[in-house]
Amino acid sequence: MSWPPFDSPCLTPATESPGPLGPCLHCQIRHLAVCGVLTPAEVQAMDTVASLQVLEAGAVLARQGEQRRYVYTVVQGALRLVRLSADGRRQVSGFAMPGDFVGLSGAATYPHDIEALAHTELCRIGLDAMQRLGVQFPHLQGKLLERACTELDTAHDRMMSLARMNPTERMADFLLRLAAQQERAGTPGPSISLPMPRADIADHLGLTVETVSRCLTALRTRGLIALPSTYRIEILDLAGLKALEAA
Amino acid sequence: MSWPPFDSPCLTPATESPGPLGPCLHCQIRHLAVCGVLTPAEVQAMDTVASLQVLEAGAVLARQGEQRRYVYTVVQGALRLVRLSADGRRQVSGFAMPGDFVGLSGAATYPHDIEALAHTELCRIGLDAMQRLGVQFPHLQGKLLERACTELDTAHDRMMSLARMNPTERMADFLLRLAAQQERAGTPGPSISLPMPRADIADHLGLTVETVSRCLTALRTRGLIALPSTYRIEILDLAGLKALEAA
DNA sequence: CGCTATCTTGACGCGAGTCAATAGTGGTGG
DNA sequence: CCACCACTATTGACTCGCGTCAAGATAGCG
Repeated sequence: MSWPPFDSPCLTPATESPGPLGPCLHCQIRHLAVCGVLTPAEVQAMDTVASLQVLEAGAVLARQGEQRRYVYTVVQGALRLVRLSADGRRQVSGFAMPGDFVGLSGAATYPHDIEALAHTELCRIGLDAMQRLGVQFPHLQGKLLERACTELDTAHDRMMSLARMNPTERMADFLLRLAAQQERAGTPGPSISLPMPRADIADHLGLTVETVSRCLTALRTRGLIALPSTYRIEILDLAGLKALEAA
Repeated sequence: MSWPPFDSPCLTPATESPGPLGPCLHCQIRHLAVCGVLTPAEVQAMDTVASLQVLEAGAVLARQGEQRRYVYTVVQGALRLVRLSADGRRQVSGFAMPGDFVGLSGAATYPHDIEALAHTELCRIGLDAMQRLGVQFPHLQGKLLERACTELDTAHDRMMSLARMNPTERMADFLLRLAAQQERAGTPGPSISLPMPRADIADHLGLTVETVSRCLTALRTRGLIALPSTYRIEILDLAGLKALEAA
């Protein structure tokens, strides 16, 4: 469904707390997360079932095929969602950034490994508890549906990208997506961060590490981007990049 | 969310009516559709806002970029969902078969053209009406969420396929998916139907028509399938195909 | 300061796209 | 009913972009 965004009944952006995570009420990223639609009173209900989980870089949160017991909201840091086929081919389904909800799946088991790209803090909720919350707060379920629909849209974008764009175009698309995402999350700025290694970008875009590297240097040579460091990128010619992506 | 399937409160499979579509209560494919979760009484509410729409083969239901006013459930026939990029590259996002819900999107405009592959009958509901129904019947919204989650899962499967599998593997995957789908829909049988032309298969799998043709003949030569007619395929070696797809 | 993992760059080959010709199929009208 | 025509599918020959393999350059870390 279209599900034009529900108005968040809680308009205070939850920035009053200094700490990274108190109880949910003071959560720094609630406005980015699905729980943003809950009233302060409703947030309390969520508080009783949510718990904070901290991961170090490289830590594995879940393995493909394991029983799904929890869903997560990323509070800080970043995750990668990785599929491995029987013969070892690797596909990075996506990256989860602060505010992202991890667990929109219809399967009983995890469809991918979930790994931390850096020090990461998560809000964890039992799957059953989350389902009960969905029944209790229909507008929360509505928000989840809205998220799922948005993710479906971007999934279709990515299919177009994987099926019909060449490596350079895919890189441009990826970088612009990342930039837009960091802008939304309140981290604008000329230079954007690439929290993942080249291999993850490659497996996300259906390329090889070598090709990713070559594409980045190509974009740099053409003056579209700068690479101040390995994990940081600067967009010099936004219009030029967009022209590539749209193709 | 996982959303293990809600139990349909309406267990009568709605096969009592002879006609292809009376009012919703007698709908032949209700058990396949999202409205399968509604009680007979609730179905009446849906009846008042739903209307039957018939398309001839090749008819265009909607164009990419148009305002989204309706959502649809396919009753009979088949649709294709097509994206065209600015420079004419084509991607078939998916095919909608009987029971499928068309309209799980977060965008205000259609993200793709919607075209009939054959004579097709649809159940049409206004977007606003559908949203009201979702609020009125939370279990309907739950079912939509479940659908969206399942579609997300298959979208991720398809990304893996597009990014990491070779043409033959993609064909095998596609054929198996189609076979499974027709089995679910109650059309089993050794021979399955390909309601779409080769060009659509190609644009669905990120290939060219020529490559699709070559892959099909390759699979036939290897004794995995037979091609009794252009729009019909028979799976001769299920295990062999699965071995390819899993790779 | 050196070790290791990651990233970059280069040389080469292959698989899928492109272009082109042939075969099949369905639909229409004589 | 058959002949013709347009469209789609198949097959073949060739090209080229991206993957593969291999060698250096960087960078992060102890």
